[in-house]
Amino acid sequence: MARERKFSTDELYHATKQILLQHGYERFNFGLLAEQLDISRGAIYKYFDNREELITSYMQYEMKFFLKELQAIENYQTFNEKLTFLLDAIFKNSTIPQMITIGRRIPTSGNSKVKESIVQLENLHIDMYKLLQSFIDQGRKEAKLKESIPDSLILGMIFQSIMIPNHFGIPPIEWIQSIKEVICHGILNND
Amino acid sequence: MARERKFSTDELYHATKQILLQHGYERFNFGLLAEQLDISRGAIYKYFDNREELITSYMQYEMKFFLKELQAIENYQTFNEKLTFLLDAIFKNSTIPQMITIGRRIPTSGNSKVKESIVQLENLHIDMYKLLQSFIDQGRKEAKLKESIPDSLILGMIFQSIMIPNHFGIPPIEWIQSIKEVICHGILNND
DNA sequence: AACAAAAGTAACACTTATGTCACTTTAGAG
DNA sequence: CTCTAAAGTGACATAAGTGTTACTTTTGTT
Repeated sequence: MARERKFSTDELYHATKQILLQHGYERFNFGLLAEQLDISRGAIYKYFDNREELITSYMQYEMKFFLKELQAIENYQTFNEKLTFLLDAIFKNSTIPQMITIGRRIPTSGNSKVKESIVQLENLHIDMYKLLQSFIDQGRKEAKLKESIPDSLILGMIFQSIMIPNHFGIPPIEWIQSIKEVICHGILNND
Repeated sequence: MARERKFSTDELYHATKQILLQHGYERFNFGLLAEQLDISRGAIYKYFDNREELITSYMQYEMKFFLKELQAIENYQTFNEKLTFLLDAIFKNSTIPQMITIGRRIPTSGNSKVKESIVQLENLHIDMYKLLQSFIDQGRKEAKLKESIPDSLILGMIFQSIMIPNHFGIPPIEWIQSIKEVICHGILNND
């Protein structure tokens, strides 16, 4: 009953991601996106009213995907196994922390549709936090984690460490292994 | 021999910083800056040809100030004292890591004046790196630092940890103390 | 007082992005 | 084959930022 679409939502989200990573949030615009997808700018407005709505929708999509992957943390029993899994998962999705930082820059617009979308995105963040909170709780229960370190710092360390620029191109396996070591036991020798 | 200036370069840099922190690099514009300083937009062009030139100049200014403060690291003898000093210094200037990240987003423009300014800024980064390198070298010499952890990760950890958002408003003294603990000895108990 | 020179202004032309709308294209239902 | 509705287009008015320039204001010097 209708004409065939020239681009799927997945393709649109993929292009959105590329542009966000290359140009950053503020320089993202529908012209760039249309060009990337080889369609007219107007076509995008058939699906999204504006930039904020598109980007928050995309972030929800990305976040849901990541959350689904994170769920698998429950397949692991011990705290140590879970920690290793978590770091690997974040590394595999290393754009996620970047996206979260970009997400923080979206202005809480007057548009109510966008507001709604931001609320939903925040809910996904909370879901993620809950998932990770139970991981932390386990670490506390098993007395693996130092009591003095706040939960938010533990999670912050894990998420933020992924964004440390690897200027000297250390091989990823080495790099992530070192990050794991620092997060678990610090940079100092203990003798 | 000339009319009195309505704004000093320091005031201009201060306003620049505020706007960069509030609105981010991409939304920084001369209109906003002029409004903040209660002058006309055109006046700024008497001193800076464009946004990139102003921002790179400002970053040089900020970086020089920070470097000067960092020099004091040489007043401390032991590696541990130096580490404490370094973390405190970065915390006191917690906008510096943010500014460095913003700096990375400045497009390597065609304008040769801007290129020159970016080169100078990079040189300041190198100066900072050298200063910190000798600190790392001392840690290695004293066998304080784990051999397996790359230099760039140690510095990256220190710089990046400052940018972990303190969502739950943990008191700064506690927060920084915890960061120190994690960087030095990790999040895990060692028993 | 007349001037030179720097500081500041305001208007202009230009560029880039936005959101809308009347229009065309296309594929399936009847 | 024809009609319909969704998909897509291109032009338009609007908005915001850029960089330039002719102009005015101010101040110290002669």
